[in-house]
Amino acid sequence: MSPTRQLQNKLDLSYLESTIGYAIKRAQIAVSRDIHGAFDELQVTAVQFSVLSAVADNPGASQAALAAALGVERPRMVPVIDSLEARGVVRRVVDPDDRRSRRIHLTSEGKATLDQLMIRFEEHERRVRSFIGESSARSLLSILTALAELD
Amino acid sequence: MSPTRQLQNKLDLSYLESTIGYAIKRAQIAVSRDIHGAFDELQVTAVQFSVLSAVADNPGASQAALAAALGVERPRMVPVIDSLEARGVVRRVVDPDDRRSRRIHLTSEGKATLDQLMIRFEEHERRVRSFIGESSARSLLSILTALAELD
DNA sequence: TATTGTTATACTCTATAACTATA
DNA sequence: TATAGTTATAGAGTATAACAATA
Repeated sequence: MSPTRQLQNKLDLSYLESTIGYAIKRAQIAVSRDIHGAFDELQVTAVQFSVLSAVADNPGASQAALAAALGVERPRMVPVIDSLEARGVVRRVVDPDDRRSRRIHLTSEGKATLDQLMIRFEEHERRVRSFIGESSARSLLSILTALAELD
Repeated sequence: MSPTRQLQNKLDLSYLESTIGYAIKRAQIAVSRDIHGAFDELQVTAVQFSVLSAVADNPGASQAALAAALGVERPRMVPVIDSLEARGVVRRVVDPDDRRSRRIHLTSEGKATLDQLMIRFEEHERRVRSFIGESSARSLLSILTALAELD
């Protein structure tokens, strides 16, 4: 193979690999794949899990508050809650003080489902942390949290 | 407001925020938004930039090799190269030794475009690195690169 | 048989605009 | 008028299957 013409399969990506943007995208895909693997037996997506977890910690949160907190658009919340409600894990409750608003609550089945999901998710989290080492994991979380505030 | 019912807008997401999965997703969105902002004047997406950069470093790489290296599906590569070719920044050249294969080359206009993009991208990279600090940036890149290898 | 580029399909996500019902 | 939930739509990304040309 010639050194100037690229005839081989393996490409030189050393420039892209030296950038934060490429590295974070690649790592995010790997982590996301691991989460999917942890949840797919229970047929739950990462977004559904984040809603269940947020509702568990904030019972009665409105759809708008959940959307704003989780960083998804309000319209996107509708089918997500629809599927969770169809599955019987959350309930929409019309707020008597503001009948435009639906407050979201976990059902007892939802609590049981979340317990199962938490077991899988904690396994995933331990897998990630032991893969990179606990000290790196703590650094990573701290730097990522700062980076998320980039304007 | 009651302490048990969630009537306010700001939710407690302390659990999700303590996880690598949530933090990396949030940070990736912030970085991606910054890259988009850097490129949108030139009407180029992050994927288009990654292809141009990979072709610059690997002239004559095939579509299949680019797809494999950049971690996108082969069919996804077709419209990406289509738009870059329609724009006149890359050329598809049928390989005379294997006429199934199209080797991708930057045009001279493509080289000029990539030069402009590199200026913007380097500004973005400096912005990210100075936002978190150069020492954190080096740690971050190293940990993310390791994490991307998670099975 | 296997592979490259391609087409087609379906599903998800993202982003907007606009509607309804309420306030 | 403004907001919550919803509907609708369009664009982008992801994942597969399959086909034609070629190996």
